[in-house]
Amino acid sequence: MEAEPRIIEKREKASREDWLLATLDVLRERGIEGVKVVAIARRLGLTSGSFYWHFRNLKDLLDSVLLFWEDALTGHIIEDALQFQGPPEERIRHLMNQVIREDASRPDGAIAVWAKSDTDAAQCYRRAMKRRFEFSAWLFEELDFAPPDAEIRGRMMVMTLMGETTNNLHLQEDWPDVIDRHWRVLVDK
Amino acid sequence: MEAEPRIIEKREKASREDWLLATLDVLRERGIEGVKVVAIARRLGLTSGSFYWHFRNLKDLLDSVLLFWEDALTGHIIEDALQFQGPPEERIRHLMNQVIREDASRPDGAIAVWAKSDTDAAQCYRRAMKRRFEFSAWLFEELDFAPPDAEIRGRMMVMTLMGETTNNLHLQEDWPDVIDRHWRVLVDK
DNA sequence: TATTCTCCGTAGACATCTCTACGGTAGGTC
DNA sequence: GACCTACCGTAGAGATGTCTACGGAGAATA
Repeated sequence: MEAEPRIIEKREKASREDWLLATLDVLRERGIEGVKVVAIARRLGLTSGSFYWHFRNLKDLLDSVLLFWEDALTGHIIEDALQFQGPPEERIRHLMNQVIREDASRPDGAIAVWAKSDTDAAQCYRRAMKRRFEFSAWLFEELDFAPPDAEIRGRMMVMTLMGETTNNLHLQEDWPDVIDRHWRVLVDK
Repeated sequence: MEAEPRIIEKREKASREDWLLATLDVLRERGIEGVKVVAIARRLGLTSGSFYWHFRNLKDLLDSVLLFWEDALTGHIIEDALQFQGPPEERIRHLMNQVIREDASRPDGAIAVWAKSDTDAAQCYRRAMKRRFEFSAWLFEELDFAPPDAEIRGRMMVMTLMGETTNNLHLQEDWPDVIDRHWRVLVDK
């Protein structure tokens, strides 16, 4: 049984970014094949006529979505962690909590599936994952784990967070506790 | 740029199970919204006329896919681990390798996305995850981890494997080494 | 040989989706 | 007040998808 496609919002003028954010929602909930102009328009309370004012076509939108995901949604987690003031293990915990806190808007799972049948998405996905792995390894090196160990612990943190995101951990009321216990295993020497 | 939808196989009579397996492939590669009668038929070298002999409609097929995934693809990993003869930590390693070895046919990521917009898929997904968590916790209890610790390590193993599956680890030539290093962190006291 | 069962193709009604063409409206500008 | 810009709706062509109706082929059976 399919869930209802969400209430239509009040009719207002939408910017290109409004369309982009609405697309991220649809992408997260229905997957790439569910990203249809009419579906996004319905969510915004608009019609396809508006869409084609902001975007050349559907591919134009999808390209923008990929770039936005890679730059903003991956990058700002890293920048946030870099600006964190405190001991290395607390920075890791901060990052893990940050990811889950944003879970509701992360389309990572849908993009991973998308990458299985689209070469552009696959390239973007690989770049983003490489960046995550390298940064995560660095985080654990700062904790004085030797490079090979830091690398696998960083990778395991990324995978655990992706798994929990896919799993909708943020809907579980005790998610901070779950994250805390993941964290303890990862930073334990 | 979308990848080509795969070469059509030789025309032959197909069983209900053939349709089911082909559907799993499409589901894994394109997501639930990409599961279309014509798309699966094209993959089998058949037409929709054949489909409606085996299934009442598309929902009939999707229900079967969910059951098959939950029973066969989740259950047989567990049964395989239960029959494993050897020390507890080797059983865990065996299971982890088994999951990645079957990566190419696992639609877990697509089903997780599916579960975000479909209540039937969500129920099935939750049942399967519960079963995985409980079994994985038991695996680590057998390794003499205290229940709360065994629980989080089991959960982390499931999440790591789901992440690596989503990430197509099996396409990486050094995947046994990656799994081995994950394993070492998880079973380390 | 005649019949039956199993499986499949084709044609077509109907729905949904992409994209173009074009007309309309509201707010700011000269 | 006339004009312009930004944004949106509608109508419709063409593609794609679901599902029904029906007819046909091949293997098994009588």
